[in-house]
Amino acid sequence: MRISRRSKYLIFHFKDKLLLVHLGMSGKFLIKRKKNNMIIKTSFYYDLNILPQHNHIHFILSNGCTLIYNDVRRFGFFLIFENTKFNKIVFLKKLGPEPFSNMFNIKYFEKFVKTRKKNIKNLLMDQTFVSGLGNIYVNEALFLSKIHPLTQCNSLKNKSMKNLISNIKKILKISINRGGSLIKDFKNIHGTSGSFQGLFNVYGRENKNCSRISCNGKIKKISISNRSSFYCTSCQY
DNA sequence: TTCTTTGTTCCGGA
DNA sequence: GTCCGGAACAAAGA
Repeated sequence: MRISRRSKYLIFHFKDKLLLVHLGMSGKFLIKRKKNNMIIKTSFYYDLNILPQHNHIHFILSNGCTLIYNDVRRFGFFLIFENTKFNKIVFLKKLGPEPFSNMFNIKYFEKFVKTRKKNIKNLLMDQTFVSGLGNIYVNEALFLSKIHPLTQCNSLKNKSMKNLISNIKKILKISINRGGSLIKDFKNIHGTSGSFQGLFNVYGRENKNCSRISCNGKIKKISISNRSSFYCTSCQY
């Protein structure tokens, strides 16, 4: 059995089925190991604030281990497909390119944007345009690129688009290298919270000073399509 | 009690 | 028909 990833989905490849898992905002997998029939109380599972009342699914594995799905908010979901042909699953086909792929380039951006009037914030959140970006990373990428979140996407200059593409890749790389972002109950595979959190330039910084040196602006919070958006009133336009 | 958090889906309006 | 944005939904904690 092989496990892969596409966008924000984990894919378990079984012999004649595919299992798609989305962890939502707080879903996590835990492993309980057994040795000589004794449960090994690894620090990972037992010492962290992972509450057993949020264990929802137990997978008993053939090697005696138990794989537990734990999710405080229960926004995660599981989908089973009888078809193992990856490219026949409509659900996956409609996802846009991965942000790190070569397909996600300036040509693609320009072509997609040409006939659309969305604001740039919603465009980046749209998983059919680029798949894998969430609210935090979109906020941060727009800040780095000095783009106001409500800018109409087809009004962006070529240079801005290029800059934005590069900043999206940059912000994701930084975060992944540091073990994920995170808010509140997120835990990475080591059971820790990830340290990208302390690196936010705009997200969650309402009314604070702009973190850009040489900018005296303040961070403002607005709601765009029911999602919090933070931007600097001075350097994002 | 109300608000917030997430990605996705649905629906009305343009 | 297509595009857009807002509302709704899931659950729980503050």
